Amino acid sequence: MGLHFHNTLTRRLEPFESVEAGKAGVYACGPTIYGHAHIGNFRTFMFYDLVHRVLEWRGYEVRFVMNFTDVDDKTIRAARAKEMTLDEYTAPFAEAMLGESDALGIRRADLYPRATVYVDRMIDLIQRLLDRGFAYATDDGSVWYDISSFEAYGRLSGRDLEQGRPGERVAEDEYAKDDARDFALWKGVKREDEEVGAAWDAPWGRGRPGWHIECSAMALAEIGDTLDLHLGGEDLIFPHHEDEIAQSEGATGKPFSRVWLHAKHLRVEGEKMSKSAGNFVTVRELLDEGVSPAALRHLLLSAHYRSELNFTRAGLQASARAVARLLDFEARLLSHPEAPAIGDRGTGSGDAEGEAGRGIRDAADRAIEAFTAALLDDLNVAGALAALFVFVNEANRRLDAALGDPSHGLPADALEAARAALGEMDGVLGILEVGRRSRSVDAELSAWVEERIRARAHARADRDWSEADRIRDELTAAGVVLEDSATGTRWKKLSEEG
RNA sequence: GGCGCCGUAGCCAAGUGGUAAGGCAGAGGACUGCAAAUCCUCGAUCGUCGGUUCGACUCCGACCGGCGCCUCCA
Repeated sequence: MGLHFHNTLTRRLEPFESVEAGKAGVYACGPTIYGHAHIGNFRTFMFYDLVHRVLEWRGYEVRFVMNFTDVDDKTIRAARAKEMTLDEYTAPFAEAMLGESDALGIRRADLYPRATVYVDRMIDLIQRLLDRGFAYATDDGSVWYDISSFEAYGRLSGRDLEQGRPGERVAEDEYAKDDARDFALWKGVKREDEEVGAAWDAPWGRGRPGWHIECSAMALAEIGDTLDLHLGGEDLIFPHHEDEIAQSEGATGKPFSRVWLHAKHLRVEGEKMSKSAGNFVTVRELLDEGVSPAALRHLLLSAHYRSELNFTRAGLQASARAVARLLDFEARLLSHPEAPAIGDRGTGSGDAEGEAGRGIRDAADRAIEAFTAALLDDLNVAGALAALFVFVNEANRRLDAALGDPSHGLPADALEAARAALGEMDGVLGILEVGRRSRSVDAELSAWVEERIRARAHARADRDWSEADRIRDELTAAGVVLEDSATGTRWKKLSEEG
């Protein structure tokens, strides 16, 4: 089975077929940079990362674009409050978000367009919509999209226009649009906009772009008339993405995106996250308080993207333990002594090493098979993680068995197969990739630890247990944990996990 | 009111019309000088009630409970 996605547009599982074979143009709705991104934003960004990595893993040449919304009501309001220009105010938040993404191992997009840089494209797009009869201007210099002109309006979100309840919010509507449900393509200038530099000249009057047109303009400009995938949080289905479709297709006459994927929202300790509830968590805060980035990554990845994810401290702790298990396994696999490859010793049938080698290699093959099947099926990460952990267990068992053998070694090619499988799986999950950073040490510490371990080995050889334990305590105090085994002593640096 | 989602062991979380992956936590055991790591053993009949079926947790219905969207919130 090839790669399949649950397309919001059709509400069905569909095989993924990009416009151009082997290539994938992806547009992901990024954050509005008026503050630090919160854990919920990152649940969505982690989902983007999974899509990104899976496509690359499957061999697609990916063009991944994620925008930053830097001009809208919130950024303008916040910039005014600080008496800064829009750019002065928003730029640091974009930088911060990228830094946090890096910490969590989220792959960089190929491009991060910012709305203010694409205003010319937005104006062009609006002009085309006016020319083609999808939009109309009003006296205040605003331009509106006439949703009655776009037949497919409502298809993405599954709503029937006739069943809407026009009128309900008209009273609070300060604009002169024809229909309460028409949305702004361009907002006539206001003094507040000018104060922060959020105003541009357009043929129909000075003003600023509406939110929805920003994404249409950037996506069409940077990917093309038809995207292969458009990603976002579930809250964007309506009206944001519905409006993007209306605008883009109104202007180009072509399908805007083949597939739409939406991530469900995250909850915090079982509650909806909100500032008023006092459970508003930013990744910045979590990282500052020493939470393990790999644990955070594991937790954000642990549930299917179309399921609600509950972010809890207990869950973070559990994820930290799971990550530690993976890191310990990797260290063990890398340090395990090698014996001659199965292929170098004749048939090998009946010999213990050969059998252990075949066992671990078969386990690696089964793991990759199950892992792949899970991810190709609409990104079932939980299933993929299960395949990985089954592999960890099976491989650990083989490694244990090898220790009972005089040579302790496993065939080099079998170990290589196991390492390759682990590497392939983590290339998609990125958990070890991030976790290793927390365990990395400098040469100085490393040399000291190695010296201490040698001293302890001598003490142990002399059966001087109190000295051996004293040295181990010394290392523990430095955050170093030892693991004795028949093949020597491994050590690891513990980070604040959880 | 409209549209839609969810309810699987203490917690997190997959999944299939034929008797339930995985992670964390817990108990016991093996290994270890002691640890650490690892391994082994132990736990759920899948919200409730009906229906369809040879057989349902998986299909249908009702109900109970939780939740999302319905104009700018990932």
